[in-house]
Amino acid sequence: MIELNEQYCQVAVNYPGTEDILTYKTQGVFLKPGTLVEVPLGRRKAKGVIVPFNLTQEDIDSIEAKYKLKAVTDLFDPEFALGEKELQLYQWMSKYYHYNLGMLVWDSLPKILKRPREVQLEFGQNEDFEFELNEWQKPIFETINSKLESGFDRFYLHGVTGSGKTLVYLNLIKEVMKKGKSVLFLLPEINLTPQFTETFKRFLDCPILTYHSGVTASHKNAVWKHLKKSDRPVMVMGVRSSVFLPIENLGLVIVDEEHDNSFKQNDRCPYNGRDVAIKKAHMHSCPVVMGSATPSLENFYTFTRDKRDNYFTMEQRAAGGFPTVELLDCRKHGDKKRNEDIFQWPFEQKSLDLLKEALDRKEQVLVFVNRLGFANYLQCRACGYKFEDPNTGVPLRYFKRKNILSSGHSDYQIPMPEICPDCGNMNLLQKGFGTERLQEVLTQVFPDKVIERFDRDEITNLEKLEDKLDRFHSGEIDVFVGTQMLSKGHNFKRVNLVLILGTDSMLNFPDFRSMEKAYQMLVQILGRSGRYSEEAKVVIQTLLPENPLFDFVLKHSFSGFYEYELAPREIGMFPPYAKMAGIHVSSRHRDKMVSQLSFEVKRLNDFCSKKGLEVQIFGPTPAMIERRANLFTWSVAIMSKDVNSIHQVLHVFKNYNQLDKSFSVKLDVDPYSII
DNA sequence: CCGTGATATTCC
DNA sequence: GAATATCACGGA
Repeated sequence: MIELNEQYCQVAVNYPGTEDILTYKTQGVFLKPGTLVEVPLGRRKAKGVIVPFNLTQEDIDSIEAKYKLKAVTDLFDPEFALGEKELQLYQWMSKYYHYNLGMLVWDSLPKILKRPREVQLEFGQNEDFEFELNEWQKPIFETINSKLESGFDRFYLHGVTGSGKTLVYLNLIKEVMKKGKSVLFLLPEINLTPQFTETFKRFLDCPILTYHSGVTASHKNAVWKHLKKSDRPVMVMGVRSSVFLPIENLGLVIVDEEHDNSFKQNDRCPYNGRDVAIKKAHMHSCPVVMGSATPSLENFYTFTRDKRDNYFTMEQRAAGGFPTVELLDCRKHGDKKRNEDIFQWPFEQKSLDLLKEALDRKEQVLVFVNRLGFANYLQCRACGYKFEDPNTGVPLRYFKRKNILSSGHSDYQIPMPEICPDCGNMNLLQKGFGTERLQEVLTQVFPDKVIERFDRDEITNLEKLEDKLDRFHSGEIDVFVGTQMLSKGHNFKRVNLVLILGTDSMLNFPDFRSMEKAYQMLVQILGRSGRYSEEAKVVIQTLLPENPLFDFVLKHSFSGFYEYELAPREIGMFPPYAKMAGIHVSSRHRDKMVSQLSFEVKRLNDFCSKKGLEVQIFGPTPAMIERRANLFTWSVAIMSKDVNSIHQVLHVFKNYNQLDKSFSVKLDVDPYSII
């Protein structure tokens, strides 16, 4: 007797339909769940993955009444087939993020190459550690180590920059490896991978597999195949997409810089790599260790309230001290403009004096500003005309080296104009500043010093990153002018002065997370100064010196900011006190879309009151950049204390909304921002 | 009347 | 998402 699952199979197809699992005929053989297949879809072919079969004869009959069932046409290389745990993780994500399973799987798999190039995988040198665990690192290590084999559990290392989180990680990794198990180490972004690759290559005794957008497709294929074949322990190190790697015998997951928003994917399925990693550890019954000097408010809350025993603080640096932080109030200068002020704007005289002193001491200096380019926008002095990106309405930024204007939000760019296109006046006002301007001012003030930029414009790939850092470490470069890119993770030995400009815009940003982001950024920047010295300084130029955020930063208050910031979150019912999701709808027809979306909000509210769900629904409101080209986007925010209610609302919306089919819809569970 | 481009529809 | 069907208009 032939079983039903030998005649039919269920396939998660890589296409954006609402019905994500379709039924196909097999060629008379049972197809194991996780098998990658090609299936006919309409008049073309699509990729898919076999999911566990759960249909009865009646189900088949009713499907066959509607469709003429087609047969699976091809099977892919079984080396890439998904294991049971991999498939389960994808299925969980598909449900949690309300995202099509087939699309998710095929977005996450590497491009399967027919003829991948030969790749040499790296292997650790097994050197002895440089340092022993010190008196505060050791008990933390011992506590976590004693629970390494007790199944799933979560631990948090809240440690200031330079307190030795990496050393604790390394010791834990060694212990896990001794037991013959593998480790997954996640970082928020590719820029941080080189230093960890180097560390792991020196001290571990196993293959070191790196996985991020900077490695070739052949390398990704080789990593995948190695993991499928080998049963020896491996170290897997990479960015969020590494959570999809088929690691057998997983013994530990580490999520470093847990708070970083780069763990959140924005396009396609907007998943959070950190949260998926936790789920993965759960499925593999192994522990997760998260770490940061500036935890996310969610994790701070969870660990300090519910999991104190698993929350470890490291408030001292292993070497060096904390920098003294000074606020420079920029408001005073407005009235009495001197020539030097204009010449050296936007630097305060004091900043430049300190910079000069540091350079005289043969030290290096970092200068931060959170914007690219030379000027933030251009305006005609005569008629007030503002230069805008016609696609988005965003002001155009002036990039001096490229001599162009661009908003950075679309590919629109024009050469720097000589005259106002409206009135023909030649006097164009440049407002605001970015990295290019600061670099130019400093080059004029310190003509014999090497001032370079460290931003997205300059550092476009890993080679450029490593080259810049090498040249800085060797002393060839005196000053780095950089964006947040510079604040993340790098160690600078001879930096004892850091200047911060232009953070005020972050404090005024109208998002529930803006204070948290600003705090994290400032503290991360502080961490770059004085790693190996007792006499370090950080200067923040600001127009808002009385913002309470600065008190916590100035005092190096370890958890003061978090306790302070929890209050407004509780009042506003924001995370961590509530669960959130966003609905984003885009269409060419603004008015039609907005009115239909308003109607959907009404229907969702009706649904909630009928079901007795305590859910708050806000909107629709225009997205921060409402228009991109001729596409308008509006958003709806959903909040509730009850996770399940959020999922019910999303489910109802996804499957039963009456929006025009031409609108594109994106659901964002646990959004990083609601703007 | 057709050709063109924009828009809607369907996929097991 | 991609192939296909349908629509709507301007040109001669």
